[in-house]
Amino acid sequence: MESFDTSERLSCSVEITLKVIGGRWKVLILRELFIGIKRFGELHRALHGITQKMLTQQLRELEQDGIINRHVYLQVPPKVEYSLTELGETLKPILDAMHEWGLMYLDKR
Amino acid sequence: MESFDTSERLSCSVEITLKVIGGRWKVLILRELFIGIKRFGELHRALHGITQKMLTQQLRELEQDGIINRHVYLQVPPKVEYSLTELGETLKPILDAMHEWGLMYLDKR
DNA sequence: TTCCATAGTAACTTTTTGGGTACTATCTTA
DNA sequence: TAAGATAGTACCCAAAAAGTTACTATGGAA
Repeated sequence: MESFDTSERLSCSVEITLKVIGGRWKVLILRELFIGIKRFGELHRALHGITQKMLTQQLRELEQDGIINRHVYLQVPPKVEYSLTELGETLKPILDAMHEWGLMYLDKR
Repeated sequence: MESFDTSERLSCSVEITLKVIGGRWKVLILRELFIGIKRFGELHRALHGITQKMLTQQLRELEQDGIINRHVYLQVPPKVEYSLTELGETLKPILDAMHEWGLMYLDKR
């Protein structure tokens, strides 16, 4: 039983993951993108209550963290598609586990 | 391949998990408690930089969420021990997965 | 009789995060 | 020639999270 070790460095790696998926909207955005490629407007409509500013901001952060791709079509009106990178796909087991745990937690309380 | 479903409710369960383990100090506190039972002062010394107020606050939240136990010994000077509950122990796979992912992420960038 | 140790609390300030409103560019369609 | 659609940006404000400093109680040891 190693894993989730005691050293400072290792503990920080949990925090890194938390930083990448944390925040008000990121897991919701990721959920949409796990379904498939989405345009900006589709995401905007899917995430009830998010403002354009917040959506843009969260998408930029996910892009900078290498979790999603941003594909701009040079046309008017603009068309921008977002999708998961390979790295982004690797978050699935974690999000699944968190999903399961959340359900179990709700059930127990 | 179900899991990490698309419905609003299910997505929220990921957010619930995030709420329980999120924040500046909780995963660090949990790491210490996965090692074993710890007194308040031990946690305070182990978590470099945390203030007493923040430690108390985070411990109270974890306790209210059913993740940790607080055992008060009626003696002076006071002695209070913190430990994981059964529910708290079930977070291990998630924290392990986040730990692994964080390491992999650091490696790839 | 004063000091020390432990596990806190109270009141306040700073930092971070999130949100609201208004505005932009450009091609197409009516 | 004016309106509509898309994917944003700029600027400002509110709320939440985190941090700082000072303070408390109590029994035992020096």
